[in-house]
Amino acid sequence: MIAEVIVDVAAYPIDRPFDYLVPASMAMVIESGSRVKVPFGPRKVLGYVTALKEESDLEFGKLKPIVELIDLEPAISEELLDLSKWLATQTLSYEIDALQVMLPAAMRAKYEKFIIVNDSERIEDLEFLRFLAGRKRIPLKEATASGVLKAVKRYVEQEVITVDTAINQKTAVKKVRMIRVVDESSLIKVLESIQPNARKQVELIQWMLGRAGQTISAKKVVELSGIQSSVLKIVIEKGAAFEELSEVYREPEGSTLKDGKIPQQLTNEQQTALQQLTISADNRKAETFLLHGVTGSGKTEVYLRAIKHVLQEGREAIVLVPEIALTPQMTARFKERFGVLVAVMHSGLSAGEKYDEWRKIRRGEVKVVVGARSAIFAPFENIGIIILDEEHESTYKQEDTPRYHARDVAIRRAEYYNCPVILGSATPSLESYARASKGVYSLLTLTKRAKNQELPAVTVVDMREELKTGNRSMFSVALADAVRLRLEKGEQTVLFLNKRGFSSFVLCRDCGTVVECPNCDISLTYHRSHEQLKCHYCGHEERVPLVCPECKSEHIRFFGTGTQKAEEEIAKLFPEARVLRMDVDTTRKKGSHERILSQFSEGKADILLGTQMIAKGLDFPNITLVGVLAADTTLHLADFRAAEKTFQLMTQVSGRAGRHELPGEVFMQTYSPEHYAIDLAKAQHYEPFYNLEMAARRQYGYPPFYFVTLIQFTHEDLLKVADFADKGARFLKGNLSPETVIIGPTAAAISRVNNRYRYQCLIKYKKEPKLTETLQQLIKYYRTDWIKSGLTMTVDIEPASIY
DNA sequence: AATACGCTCTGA
DNA sequence: CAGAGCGTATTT
Repeated sequence: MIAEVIVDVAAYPIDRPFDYLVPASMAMVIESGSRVKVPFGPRKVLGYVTALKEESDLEFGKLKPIVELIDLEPAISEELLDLSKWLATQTLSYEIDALQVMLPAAMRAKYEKFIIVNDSERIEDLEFLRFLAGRKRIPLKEATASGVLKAVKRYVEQEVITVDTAINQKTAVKKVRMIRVVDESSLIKVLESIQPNARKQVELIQWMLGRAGQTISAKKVVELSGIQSSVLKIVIEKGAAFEELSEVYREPEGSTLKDGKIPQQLTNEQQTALQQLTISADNRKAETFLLHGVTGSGKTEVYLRAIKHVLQEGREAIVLVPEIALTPQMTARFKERFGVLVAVMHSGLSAGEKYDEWRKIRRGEVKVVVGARSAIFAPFENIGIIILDEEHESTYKQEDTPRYHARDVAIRRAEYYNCPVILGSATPSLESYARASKGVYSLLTLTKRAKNQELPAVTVVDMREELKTGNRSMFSVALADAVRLRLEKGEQTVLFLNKRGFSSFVLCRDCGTVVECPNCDISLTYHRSHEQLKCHYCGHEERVPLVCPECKSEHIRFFGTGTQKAEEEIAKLFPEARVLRMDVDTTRKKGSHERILSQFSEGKADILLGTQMIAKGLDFPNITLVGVLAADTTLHLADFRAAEKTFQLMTQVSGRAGRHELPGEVFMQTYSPEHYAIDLAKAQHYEPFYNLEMAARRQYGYPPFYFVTLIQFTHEDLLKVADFADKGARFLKGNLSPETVIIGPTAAAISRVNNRYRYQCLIKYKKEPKLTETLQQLIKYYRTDWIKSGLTMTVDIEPASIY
């Protein structure tokens, strides 16, 4: 038997299956999707079996046998294997990347080289013998550290030793030591054999007598009996118990947050939506729904009931949530409803925890997975519904290879399982809403809030007017008054600072110099906590300079308004207020996200100040005021989605206020109050916004009227990158249809990152059947040569942003 | 991507 | 002529 194997080497010429002989011992067990260890050139690598066949086109002598079969059960199902091929073609990525992205990171290979001693008698080098110390298998790392590499090389040539590659998973199955106590009569025998002065041993056996025949973890034995593990070891040697290893799942820290929501009576709108979903699910139709519901309209309740319905039919459910919305509050709601049937996958879990959740899914021990983007690859085999909450979120698009969109994968998997996909949002992406309008997706609408509350009253504050009246603070008079009122009433305030492009930088007031990153073409961000400047692109850090690096002036200070600065201003304006800050700096540690939220929910703070991450999912009854400190920071980005993003963000943030009994109020501070994205977000007027934005997109030829594909080139040398980009663009112009528009090449908005210059090309097309083929050709003709000269080229089909 | 191999250059 | 340093061919 012959196996076609995709090997764990991400390189263009290797991106195809290689044939291997299947040893007879594996023939009965090996399947497509199995992971194997194979020789590849002079080394050994991990590979994925993608097909099995009887004949190879290669001459027999060229075939090598598979060294080892790694999984008894294939890691990748037939469905996912097929999906990976589709994914690789769609996103123009390597098949190996498409395969690996579907598995938890813990299952990726870790390579370690070992020295294997074959014939120790032929070794005469005294230093090397001392290094070996009689061992037969030594990590090569140790040889490098001890400086005996020369001897290693010599003895490898003499075939006295060999160097072999071990392939390990990054994280293994977790096992605990279990103690199985023997039966009573045997225990008594052991007891009799013990010297009476061994008091602790006697005590332990007596404790065991009450638990004869039971299996208890070693940890528990020590804990419950109060006797040290060293004594336990002796008693085991004497025959009082057996030791065995037992597989366990790692327990991610349980959520302490209670959802506390009683599944209320559905509104008529919710009922109608649910009905359409269940009918579609029952009819086994691969139908995509767009569930458009205003903030607080109870979309989650619809999801929960639809899931319940498919679970009753014995099918499974995948729920995708943007990472930042994957709050304890959100997951608690699913856990409360479906209990142990839920697996949660988010970035807060350790690699081992993710691996364990994956195994629970694989083994069918759970039926619902709630997770971020990559959970779309959950290894279920009978999916009944797939849900993408907040479908407009750009986090559903993966930034690096394979650059897939979870929505596309969801629809593809749904076609396989003939099940519905629900795209839910208060502010659908223009792409999805356009598709719903054309009837490609079925539109479901929730226009009313679930408890019939009013939408919050929104006031747009013109910050230019504030400036005219001499108020140079971050807080307008109106917002400051509103905050003060909540403090008096004991109600809570959420203050939102849109961080993007708004973090503080250091500027010289004499010569105007802004301190920039030495490696990237971008200003450094000021971090007060360590008095440091950081580059958010390459990680460069430096101390805040005391004098201007250009003119040596001492008048150099930070500008702009980060959350830290905002916190200081709050302290000045409202000294009595208790403030919680939530941003990347305060949530870096595991569980801090949850801690901040639970403190806020318990009323331990009056004001929650934060970035993007507080815009989603936050749902507390006592929040009656939301303040947006600067609404227009996303508006002026060099991206065609700038207005859409601003509208979405403003609508989401406003939605945090007054979701329960108390009415909500929102203040949006902006320098462009007349902009339609801000004006229409005020009353959550989605449709008028949609119409205006669509007109703009039509006029400038952007999605959803045109598709776009972004090609980026980077090189250390500015002239070379411009030259290569130009060649690439000319190739595209020559091979794509004349209707297709190619913009550029131009320098990217951030023209240098990590000392590499960036150029880009934007392809806009309505219909371009030759696109994939042409891009593949471009890669084929140029990639190998370009890589040699240090150029990288990336292709991003339908990118989330274009800067 | 990682390795081996073969070429040139350097300092004896 | 060993040994580094670098470009190139190869991987089933």
